[in-house]
Amino acid sequence: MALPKVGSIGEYIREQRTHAKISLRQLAAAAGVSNPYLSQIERGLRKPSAEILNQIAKGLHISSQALYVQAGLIEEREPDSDVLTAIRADHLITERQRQVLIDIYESFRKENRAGAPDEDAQTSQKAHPAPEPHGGDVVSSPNDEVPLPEGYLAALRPYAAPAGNGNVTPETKEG
Amino acid sequence: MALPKVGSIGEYIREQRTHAKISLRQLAAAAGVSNPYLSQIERGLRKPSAEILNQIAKGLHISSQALYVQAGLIEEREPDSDVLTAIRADHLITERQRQVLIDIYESFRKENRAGAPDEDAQTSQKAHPAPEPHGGDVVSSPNDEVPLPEGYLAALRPYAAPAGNGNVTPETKEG
DNA sequence: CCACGGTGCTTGCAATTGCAAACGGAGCGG
DNA sequence: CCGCTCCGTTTGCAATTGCAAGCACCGTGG
Repeated sequence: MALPKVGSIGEYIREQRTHAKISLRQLAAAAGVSNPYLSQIERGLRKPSAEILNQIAKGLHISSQALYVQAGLIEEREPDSDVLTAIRADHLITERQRQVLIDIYESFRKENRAGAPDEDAQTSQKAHPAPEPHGGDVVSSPNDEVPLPEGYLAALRPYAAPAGNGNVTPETKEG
Repeated sequence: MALPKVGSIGEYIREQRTHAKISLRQLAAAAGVSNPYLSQIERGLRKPSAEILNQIAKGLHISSQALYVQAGLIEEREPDSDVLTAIRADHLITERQRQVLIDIYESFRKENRAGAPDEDAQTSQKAHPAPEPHGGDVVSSPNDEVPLPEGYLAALRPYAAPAGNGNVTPETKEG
C-alpha cells in the first residue's frame, strides 16, 4: 500500500497552505513537523498519523475535524448543517421544542436560498482567511437588515408554551 | 516516547469493550485489527493511528469523535450544548437569523429549567459511556404536551422573513 | 561571477506501527 | 489425564512513519 488514496488530504492541505500564503517550510515549522515530511504528505506519498494531522490543522488555523473528514477518518456530518444534527442530539429540550427549532432553522435556510441563490457564503467564517479570487463579498440577502424587535419571541409564546407557566420572555426573569 | 499518555485512550477502549461484553478478539475482528495489537493498544503500549482508531470506534459502535477526544486529537466541544456552538459556527444563515435561533434556544432552556428539570426526552443518541455517579432520574415536564400548531412560524415571519417568500411547511420532517 | 537566502523535493536511517505465529492459563468434555 | 476451545499476552519481523542532511532551482546583490 505505497500509494493510498490519501491524495485528497494532501491536496487539501496544500490548498489551504497556499491559500494562506505561507510556505511549506513555514507551515512545517508552525505545525512542528519536518519540511520534507510535509512535502510528502501534500503529494500523497505519506499518510500522516492523526497526531501530525492535528498539528497541521493547528498550524493552518483550521478545525482538526475538517482535516479528519478530508482524510476520511470521520464521516462527514450532514453536509446540510451541523446545526440540525446538534439540535436532534440535544437532550436538554423537549421533542416539541426540538421540532420548533428545526423548522425555524430550515425556514431560514429556505429563505436564504430563495433570496440569494449564491449558496456559497461558506468561504470565510471558518478559521482560514481565504482571499477570494472573485471579489464578491458575502452577498447579504436584503432581509438581513430586518429590524427584528425583541418581541419576536413573544409572538412565539402562545404556541410554544401555552401551558400555564411557560414564560418565554427573555427579559422577565422571575425565576 | 515508548510510554506516552495514551493510557487514557487504551483504558477507554477497554472500558467500552468490557462494557459491551465482548472479548478482545471479537472486537479486534470487528474492527479489522489483529488481536495482539488491540491488546497492546488497550494497555497503552502502542499508539494507534487514526485509521485504526476509527475502525475500533466502528467495532465498538461508538462515535469516532469520542475516541479522538479521548486520544486528545480533537478538543472537546462545549459540554453545555452543541447546539449553540453549531449555530454559531453555521455560515449558511445570516447573523440576524443566528441570533434569533440562539435566543429561541436559550429561551427554551430557561423555560425548561423554570418548569421542570427535565433532561431526558432522548435516550442515547450519543455513545455516552461514563456511568454517572449521581443517579438523578427523569421527570417529564407537563408542558411537553403543548399543541403547537404549525402557524408558529408565521408569527415569526414578519420579523425574520419579510421578504415575500416565507414558505414554511414543516412537512419536511425526516428526523 | 558566485555567495546568500528563499522555494520545494530526494535520499538514507532510527523509530514506530501493525501483524502472524506462538505462548501460558482457564474452562469443559472424553 | 489429555484434548479442545476460548481468553489475553509476548515475541520476532515486514512495512511504514517521520526526520536530518543534502539536492536542484530561483531571485537578489556584493
